[in-house]
Amino acid sequence: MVRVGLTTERLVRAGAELADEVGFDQVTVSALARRFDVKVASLYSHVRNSQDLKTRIALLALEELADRAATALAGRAGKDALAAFADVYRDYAREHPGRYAAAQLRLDPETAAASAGVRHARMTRAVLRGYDLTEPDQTHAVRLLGSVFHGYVSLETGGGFSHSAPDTQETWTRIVDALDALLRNWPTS
Amino acid sequence: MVRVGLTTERLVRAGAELADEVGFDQVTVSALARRFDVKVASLYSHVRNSQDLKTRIALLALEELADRAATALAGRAGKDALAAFADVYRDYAREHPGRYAAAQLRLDPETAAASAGVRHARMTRAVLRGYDLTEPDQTHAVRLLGSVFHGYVSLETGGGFSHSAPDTQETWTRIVDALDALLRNWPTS
DNA sequence: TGCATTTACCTAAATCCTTTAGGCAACCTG
DNA sequence: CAGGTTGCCTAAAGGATTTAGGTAAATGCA
Repeated sequence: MVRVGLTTERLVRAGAELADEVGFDQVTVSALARRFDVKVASLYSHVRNSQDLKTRIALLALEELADRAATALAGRAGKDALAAFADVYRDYAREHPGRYAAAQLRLDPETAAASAGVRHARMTRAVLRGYDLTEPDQTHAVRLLGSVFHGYVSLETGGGFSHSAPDTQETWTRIVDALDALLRNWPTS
Repeated sequence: MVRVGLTTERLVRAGAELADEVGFDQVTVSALARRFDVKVASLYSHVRNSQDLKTRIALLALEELADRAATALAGRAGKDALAAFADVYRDYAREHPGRYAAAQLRLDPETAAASAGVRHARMTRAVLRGYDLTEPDQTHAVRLLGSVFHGYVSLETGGGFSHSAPDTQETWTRIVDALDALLRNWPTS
């Protein structure tokens, strides 16, 4: 019996790679076992079940996304920060479509509260420091930004914009411009 | 042997209901057979396979969404039309979460081109008739609207906004206001 | 160094979902 | 009512998930 050296950590990382290659919903305990050339049952010492594996991949993705956002925001403010933050979403989803899909997994409240999603939410607020918004408008704006970025990225990676001109890079730039204009000139009720 | 009266149509509708009750990814041929109290194999005369079933549910959802949008837009223009169109998304997703998830299923290009998604896209353009936008800005705006509505709705139904005040209805109204302001005052490059 | 414990991986088996093949009984048509 | 057609069946194979229980390797400790 040769030991491969399985750990939860390694399984989750390999699971994330698998997700990027074949899609998040194609990630199964069996596929992962095949990748390590190991029997399926062996994984169940490291991972509770299939759902647990997927949740861990989601948490990894949220971590990575938050890390990238933190890096992108360091030393930037205003529109610069907005654009950099937006690009983090888009680039991550393009480089790691499976992980990005994983990050959308619905987590139960406690898990979500303990995840890097919270950190990410704080950074969205940080982006808005460059604009003159007070509560509750700031919260509305946070939700708008989340909606636009997530919505755009998931439509684009889902092929929603693929058929038509003009190209998506141009649209992306213009959307960021538009959001900047909107935030500088937020309509009051 | 009592015949239940299965047809593709009935299966798809029941599948859509099932999706709303237990989630789109819990829709399986087995679960559907159970619901009709019929053996699994019997469904395969009406539906090619599991993927086919899901695709048909997605197409149904797209039809329904487009129908609602058409009704909502009739006799409305400008901000009125924008708000009504936005509400179609949100209401549909709330009333039929499983179907809404189905509508996000990635379709192959030909299927997508033949779907009601095309009709829906045309209606998004119709909403913009109330604003003074020419190509390519109109396309950018179409993509922005799609992103915001889809993004917001999927974050909200995914529980993304659930923890915090202010309430989501207020945010939704303010986002529609903000989009209206933005479209009336679209920044030119 | 030798033994005990823990850890990593195994076999085996139950359950469930998907899909195909082939068959019979119920319905529709003429 | 004889004919074909259709709706549902049984049977069976392949795969994924999960648990229980076992053995060999690594590790801790005397």
